[in-house]
Amino acid sequence: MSAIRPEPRTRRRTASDGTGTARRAEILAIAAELFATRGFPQTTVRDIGDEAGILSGSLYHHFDSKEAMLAEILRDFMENLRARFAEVVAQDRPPRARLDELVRGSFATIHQQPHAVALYQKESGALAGVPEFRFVGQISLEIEKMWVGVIVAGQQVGDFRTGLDPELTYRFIRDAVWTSVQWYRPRGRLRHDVVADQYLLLLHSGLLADDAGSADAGSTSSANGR
Amino acid sequence: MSAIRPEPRTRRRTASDGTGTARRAEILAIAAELFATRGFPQTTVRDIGDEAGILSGSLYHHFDSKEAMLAEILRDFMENLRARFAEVVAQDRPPRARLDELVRGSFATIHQQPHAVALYQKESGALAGVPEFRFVGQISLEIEKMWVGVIVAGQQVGDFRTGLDPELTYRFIRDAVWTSVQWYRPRGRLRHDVVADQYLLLLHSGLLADDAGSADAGSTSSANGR
DNA sequence: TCTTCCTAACCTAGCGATTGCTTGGTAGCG
DNA sequence: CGCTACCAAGCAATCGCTAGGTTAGGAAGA
Repeated sequence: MSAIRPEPRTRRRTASDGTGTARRAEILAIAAELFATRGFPQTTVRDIGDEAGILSGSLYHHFDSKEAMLAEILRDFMENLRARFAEVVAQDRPPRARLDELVRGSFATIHQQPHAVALYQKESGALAGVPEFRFVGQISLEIEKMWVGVIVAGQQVGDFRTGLDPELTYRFIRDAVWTSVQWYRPRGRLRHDVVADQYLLLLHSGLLADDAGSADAGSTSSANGR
Repeated sequence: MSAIRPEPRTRRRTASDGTGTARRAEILAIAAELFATRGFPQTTVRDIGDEAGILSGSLYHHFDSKEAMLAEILRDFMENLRARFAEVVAQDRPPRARLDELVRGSFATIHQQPHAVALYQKESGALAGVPEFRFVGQISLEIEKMWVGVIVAGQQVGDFRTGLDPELTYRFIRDAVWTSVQWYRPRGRLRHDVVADQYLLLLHSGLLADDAGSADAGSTSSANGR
């Protein structure tokens, strides 16, 4: 079973410098797509093998387990994302510009790696308590802190509206932006930067018309009727 | 003649008027919670049985299959939701007020039946092509039409900003609002109507401060500073 | 009131299929 | 000759589900 493991990982990693890396990455990409579309538990190792053109048992020459494949996919994705965001928040620009960049970077990521994003959304919840996947929650928290930091800074500078809870505002933006991976199609009619533009317009200025020509235009009258 | 089974379903349904209904509903609620938290495929009939205090095989006295349990949960939820929204959009109020009501109704639903909402979000994608679950996509589409209708009406009346794609706006709101079920806790510090207030403020007027010493100042004054 | 009988609700036991994974081999290339 | 990448075959566990039996309680008939 899983008794003692004398570092097989090191040997496998060093051995995968040749063409092995290419094949390995290829299989991993196939697995990522299957995991993302069907879900991790619903994807069998036989599915992955079929798609890769090999038998399911042969997968275990490249990977320790099905779970290890998931971990590798998620780790690559999340560390990449963290680095991307860290670069943005470190910029010497006003918070408003940095938040825009975070949003645009998110849509670009959704465009570039939709499978990894969908996979994260589908499985991160179930992976919350699993020790091998602690990095998921950990990096998520780091990213949240970056975003919330920008939002708070924006409120202090006067860029952003006060009276909004920063954490709640973060969740609002995060959920609206990242859930778009569920319907966004990289080769569809809507380009990712167009979606970003529309979302940023809505996020910046809101849904209500600001011409305020008609009767109940102010922010006071009709909204809280009841 | 015991060879032919004369409509066992009808008999079962009619017979479940007594305490049977209570037990049935109880098991269904247990299943909904398990499906929502672990996911449908990851939940075994033995899990449900354990939680209900019976053996897994005994579940099949109440339900035809595990899938049938899911279908019943989702159908009850979605038809209820459709009715709720239909009532709102039929109101004789300005689009702006109706949209607010749709949003508040959504948060109220999340508060009242978080398991069903989470379940829908987790499984609706995988159920897209399954014949027995066609009603899921169908009702989803009907609901989408209601929301988009209100948004378009709001743009025509002048309530809502033009230059926003209605479908895209709908998805933005929908994803931001409904994904909150992932982190909202019915007994947590944030009440659902408080979240609704914050989200509506953000949705109405946007994130940018409207005092705006600099450029664009849309609606009028102040008033909401902490 | 007593007896009979029916039925909803559950149990016992297990079947066939599918799951992730293992073991021992082999083809082919440098 | 050695090593990478695969195949062939199958094992133990788990899955949804089934068939037939048991029990308790209430309605019905005398």
